[in-house]
Amino acid sequence: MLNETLTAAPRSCGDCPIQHRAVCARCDADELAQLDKMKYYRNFEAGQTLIWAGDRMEFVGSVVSGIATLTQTMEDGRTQMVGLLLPSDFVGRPGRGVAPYDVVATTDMVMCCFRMKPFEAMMEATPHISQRLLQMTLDELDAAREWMLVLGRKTAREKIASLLSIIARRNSTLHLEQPTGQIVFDLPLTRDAMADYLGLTLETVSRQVSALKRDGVIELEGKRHVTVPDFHRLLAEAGDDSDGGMLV
Amino acid sequence: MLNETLTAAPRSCGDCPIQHRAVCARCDADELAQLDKMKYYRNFEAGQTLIWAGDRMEFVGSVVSGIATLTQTMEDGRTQMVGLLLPSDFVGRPGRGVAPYDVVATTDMVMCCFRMKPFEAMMEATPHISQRLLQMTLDELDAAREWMLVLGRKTAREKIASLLSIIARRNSTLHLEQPTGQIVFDLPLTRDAMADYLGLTLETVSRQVSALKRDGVIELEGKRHVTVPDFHRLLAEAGDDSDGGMLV
DNA sequence: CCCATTAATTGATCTGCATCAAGGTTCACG
DNA sequence: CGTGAACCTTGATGCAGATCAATTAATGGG
Repeated sequence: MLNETLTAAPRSCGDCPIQHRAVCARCDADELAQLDKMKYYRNFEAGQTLIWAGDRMEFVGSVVSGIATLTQTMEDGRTQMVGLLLPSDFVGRPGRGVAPYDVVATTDMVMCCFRMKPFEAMMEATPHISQRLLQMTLDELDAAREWMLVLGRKTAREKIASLLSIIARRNSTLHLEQPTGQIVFDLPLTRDAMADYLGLTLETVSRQVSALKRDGVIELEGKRHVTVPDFHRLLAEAGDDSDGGMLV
Repeated sequence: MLNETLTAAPRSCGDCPIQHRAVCARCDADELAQLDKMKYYRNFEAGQTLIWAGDRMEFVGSVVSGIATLTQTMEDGRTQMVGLLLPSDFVGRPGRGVAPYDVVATTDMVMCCFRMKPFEAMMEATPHISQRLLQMTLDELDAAREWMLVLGRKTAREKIASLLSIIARRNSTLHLEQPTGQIVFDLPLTRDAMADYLGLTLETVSRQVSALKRDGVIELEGKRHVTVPDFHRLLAEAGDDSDGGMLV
């Protein structure tokens, strides 16, 4: 399956590739029209920082296409990724003035942005939006808790396998398939970003990726293109429950 | 300050110690009356498991008094705490049939439980509840992300200092004070639970607590009673920003 | 009051990952 | 085509924290 990434903003909400999964998913035509008045599209280039931690937040919004990361930094420079934002994910928090994390584009991106004030006002008035946002936030909280187990208790090899299976899973749910048997995808992250995600160094990431390749758990073509011949094997390497009970 | 824990259910919502912070915080008298019909109080003893991962969820609810933990377990027995539930925190997810984590009481507890079905129905109809729950969930997500930094990037000593400062902070916000200068509190967790929280072993926890005591960062009376002579020193040990910018 | 049980401390040793260091690949651009 | 920059891999070594093991408080029940 080819990666026909959307590089331009959709013409209207009806054309929007994330219309069924974004914050606006439960909105009716009327509500979409209201949102339309406070929204604007923005493009970002790979590597660009959308928002700096500590900055005043000017908008909230949805990732339409592309990928971004949420990262926390300590004074001495140590960093930890705390969120991976894929299409349909929501950025920003209504009612918060200052961004707590850096948001960085790892690929070219399109965002659907809403001006803060009117969006907040609409949230008060329109249950559909806060209800949908609640669902999405609860899902994110689940993901964060899964991630905490990975960070706190898994070995480097298990961490890598976990990350790969998460990406594989997200990719296939995006394409509405069950992840079984052989899976193929492109890594959206550099080794360095993977290390940031998993609380490792990039050297360890590189070594463990090589080890998984050597052991036949994955196949690599170039540095980014991954083939997983047996998804259950990968899950087992991740230390996850053998019968891959889908949570999402 | 003494720990006058509530050991019995409040007589009515007006007496409820968490009325201003719980899911129901924004509800008016009418809505409280509605909630009253679907709620019941339950007591749990220290050590008791409220909910087993994989079990059918029968209720959602609020912690009225006492403390519980949310824990994830791997097949081989490794465990990671993924949530620490204090008074006013919400347990369970509307619309979810099966519990994803173990919920265990670490002290005697009182919970204000709502039957699932009617609560879900009310959430659909009453924006106040889902709006409040959204706020609370966003706060929890922030806490989870802070926690991810701790798990992924901090040293054992920093982890312990971080946990102590989190508890100190929560304790003092509960008593509506600014955490400054000297702070005194009781640890609500065993060394083992602390290890589970921080992704360490209990031996390492014990050693690092002793080290912080030896270095005068904390004073101990017994195993649980902690005095922090200088809160900023503790924050510095935690690797946190020196000017303790309050997020909560 | 004593004994059993659970929680915590402390020590000795081992190991997984970090750290330091040196190439190797890929790709854009002059 | 050659050069630099970004990214990745691999090797050698060191150390923080895990593991294994023994001892010492606390706690509660008969």
